[in-house]
Amino acid sequence: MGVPNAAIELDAIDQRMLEALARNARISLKELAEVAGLSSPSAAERLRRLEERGVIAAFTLDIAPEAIGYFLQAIVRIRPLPGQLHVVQRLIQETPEFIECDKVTGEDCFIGRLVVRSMGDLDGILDKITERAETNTSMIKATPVKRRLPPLSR
Amino acid sequence: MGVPNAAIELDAIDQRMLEALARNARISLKELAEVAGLSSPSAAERLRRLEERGVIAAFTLDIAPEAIGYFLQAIVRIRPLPGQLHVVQRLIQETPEFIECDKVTGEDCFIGRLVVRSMGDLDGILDKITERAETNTSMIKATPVKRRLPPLSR
DNA sequence: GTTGAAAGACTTTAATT
DNA sequence: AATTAAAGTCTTTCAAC
Repeated sequence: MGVPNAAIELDAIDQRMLEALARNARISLKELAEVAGLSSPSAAERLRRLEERGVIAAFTLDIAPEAIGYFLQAIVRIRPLPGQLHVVQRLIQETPEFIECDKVTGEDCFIGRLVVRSMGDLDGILDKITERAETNTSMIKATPVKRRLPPLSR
Repeated sequence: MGVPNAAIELDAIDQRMLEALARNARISLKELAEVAGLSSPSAAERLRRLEERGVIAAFTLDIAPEAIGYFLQAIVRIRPLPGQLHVVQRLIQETPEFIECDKVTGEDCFIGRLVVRSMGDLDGILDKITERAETNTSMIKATPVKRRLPPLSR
């Protein structure tokens, strides 16, 4: 079921390939092979195995939210009222401005990230949630660490 | 200075292309053209312009942290002690287990996400931060919303 | 698990609408 | 902005180590 219950070891070549793909997932196999110090067929085979072993979850796209009008981002902590957990979870999932949400231990139950075009839009979204949960909202002012890979070796 | 201060409009073709790339950033131009209902050269030109206009920030890689031994993820809220803001920010940036960190309004100053192999590792990382900040840690139990694109049309 | 060589597939250019 | 056709480049297969 999914990922085996033991850490996969990545050698130096795997690490270089993953770092190159994290910088640009659309780089050609030829470039990837150069980075890795391998021939193209070997690089293709390595890549196939990294996917097969479940190390690579996805090749994906980062868009710039502000380029398409989402000038504000917020992190919202959400503590559903008794009996409202599932309804709140569904509400979050069905609100497309939530671009990420985790279920966590502790006082808060959910911690979500959302993008909005205006404070008015944020207010509208939070009003709906506040009917069924306590919320605590922090506006994002800066991002000192942009999404990055975890350490690939111990 | 990066992105223009006005929202770029995305037509239906741009939207289909971005959705396809979010599902698989390594899809070929040929497939992308099929999704978009265009010829390959047109799809290539559209893609070039989406990058040029700053809508596409990056093509990137999602790895599965648990596949390489990071079985635990946490969200940590961090409130530096007076005078310690910059030191704390640097500490976070230099701790590679922090795979993401935002600077926010409100009581907390930073909200970070980190991956660890064990509770012992988490304890070691938090001990260092706790010398200079109050922290509040929530372990991630589930992820009801995996990173996804914001709405691409209004 | 890797390589080099060849066949096949994709991408890019350029002329055109 | 889009298309087709052709040239160029990359990817994949396969025999060999």
